[in-house]
Amino acid sequence: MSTPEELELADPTGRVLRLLSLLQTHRRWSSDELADELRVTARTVRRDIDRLRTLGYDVDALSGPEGGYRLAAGSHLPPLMIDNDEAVAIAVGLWSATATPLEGIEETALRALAKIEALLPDHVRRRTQAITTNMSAHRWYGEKVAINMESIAVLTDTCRDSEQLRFDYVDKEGAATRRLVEPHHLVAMDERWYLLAWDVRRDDWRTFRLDRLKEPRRAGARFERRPIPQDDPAAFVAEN
Amino acid sequence: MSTPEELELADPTGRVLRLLSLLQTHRRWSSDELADELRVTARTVRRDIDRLRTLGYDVDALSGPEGGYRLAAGSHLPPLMIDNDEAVAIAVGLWSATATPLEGIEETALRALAKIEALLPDHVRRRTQAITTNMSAHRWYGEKVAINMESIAVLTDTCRDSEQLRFDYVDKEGAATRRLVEPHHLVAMDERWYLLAWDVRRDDWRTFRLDRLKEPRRAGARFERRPIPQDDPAAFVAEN
DNA sequence: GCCATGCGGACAGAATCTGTCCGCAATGTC
DNA sequence: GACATTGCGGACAGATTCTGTCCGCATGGC
Repeated sequence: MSTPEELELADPTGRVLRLLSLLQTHRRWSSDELADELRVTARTVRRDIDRLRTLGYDVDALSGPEGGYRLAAGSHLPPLMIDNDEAVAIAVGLWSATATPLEGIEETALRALAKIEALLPDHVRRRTQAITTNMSAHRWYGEKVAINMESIAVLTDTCRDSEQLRFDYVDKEGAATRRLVEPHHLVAMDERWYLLAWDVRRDDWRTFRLDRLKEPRRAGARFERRPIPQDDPAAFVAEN
Repeated sequence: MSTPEELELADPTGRVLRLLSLLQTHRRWSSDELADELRVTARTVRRDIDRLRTLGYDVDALSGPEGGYRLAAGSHLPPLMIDNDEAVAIAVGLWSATATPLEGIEETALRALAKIEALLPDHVRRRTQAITTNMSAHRWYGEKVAINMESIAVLTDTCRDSEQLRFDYVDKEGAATRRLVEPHHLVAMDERWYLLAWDVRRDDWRTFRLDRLKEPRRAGARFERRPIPQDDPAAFVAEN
């Protein structure tokens, strides 16, 4: 947000924002240059860079002459070249995600959409905004069962890394059990979400409803992927 | 809510960025909601809002019930990071959009997702990729009815602009009619999509299934928006 | 009038921020 | 290999800020 005019803000908040926008130019800045620009010492610049990194921005640093700081590729957010159809897909996708049984998804999806919209050229943004303001996705099932997004992250990460997973599970009869599984795939079917996994103790495939699964955590051990029954996770889940 | 790991930022810098990101959704937030979200008191929220204003952001505030804060339209934002939860929402949203009854949505949504992924920092991209490669969205009712994305664009655009719309429609009995309507809202309900509109010739509200609607085109004339029956498009559509 | 909301002053203790000084590490040049 | 330039980060102390609390006021809808 440049704050081209004043350096009114002596506090870190404004300075870090300003630092971000300096880095945005994508040239290399030495800490001295930045220090000069921001009216603080180089030490403080290093601390601010550190703040940005803590906040998730990927700041490149190089030693030596010709060194300095730069936003890593991927952090510098060029305007997205998104065509009309893609804009529709994004708006529809994120909008209907709000009708998905994930805890806190409404706000989160809207926030994500807003951030993406900010990168779109005007005419495309008008398109996505037309969709989000004139469309509603309707949930036909009861209350939202809480599946927390962090859980999704753990589940998909362990699938990706072929890493065993532990969790507590409450089955149809209401019995609570502790499971150790080899997670293979997630399936979203209608309003329910399932995990398809090999149950280590039962030595067989099982499907688990995500809303009955508590506190998934990585178990550490790696496993060998097995061929999925029928070669089709969805089909297997459908038959239970 | 959100990622637990962001409790790391107790200092104003991160909090203000996060506040911006919350306000970016363009909904109204009361100071209590914000206070709750940011884990500080309402007084501090006021101070943070004040900081934003000092930094040049135009934050709207309204007193009274229904009051709260909102980012004024047109404030342009610095590139905000997409956090882990938002990454999950994006991946899940676009991925499950592929199970939506839109013609050509699969490739389009995946293309859009790829473009967005290209902008994400590595650790976040790993997250979205884990989701898309280890999850599938499945709709088991019927074949996909073709609704083309261009139609969605025309429909939402005319809703936005309060512009009359023409199309050919095939009703339940299979009778083909030509319609002239004032489009008000789109509703996605289960696997079907509907347009809620005022039918000019029949002088009453009607809902139209998008997959039975052919060649929608702008009719040119503007119209006055009418209050939507029951104040709730989804409810009206549900009763047909 | 009543309620929910925003606004902002005052204050004190806790937390932080900054500049300074230092030695180390990495990278490119001579 | 020496040297220069740049980034990294610990330690410290004093200055600054930040936060929560408490308060009364203003505004807008019912």
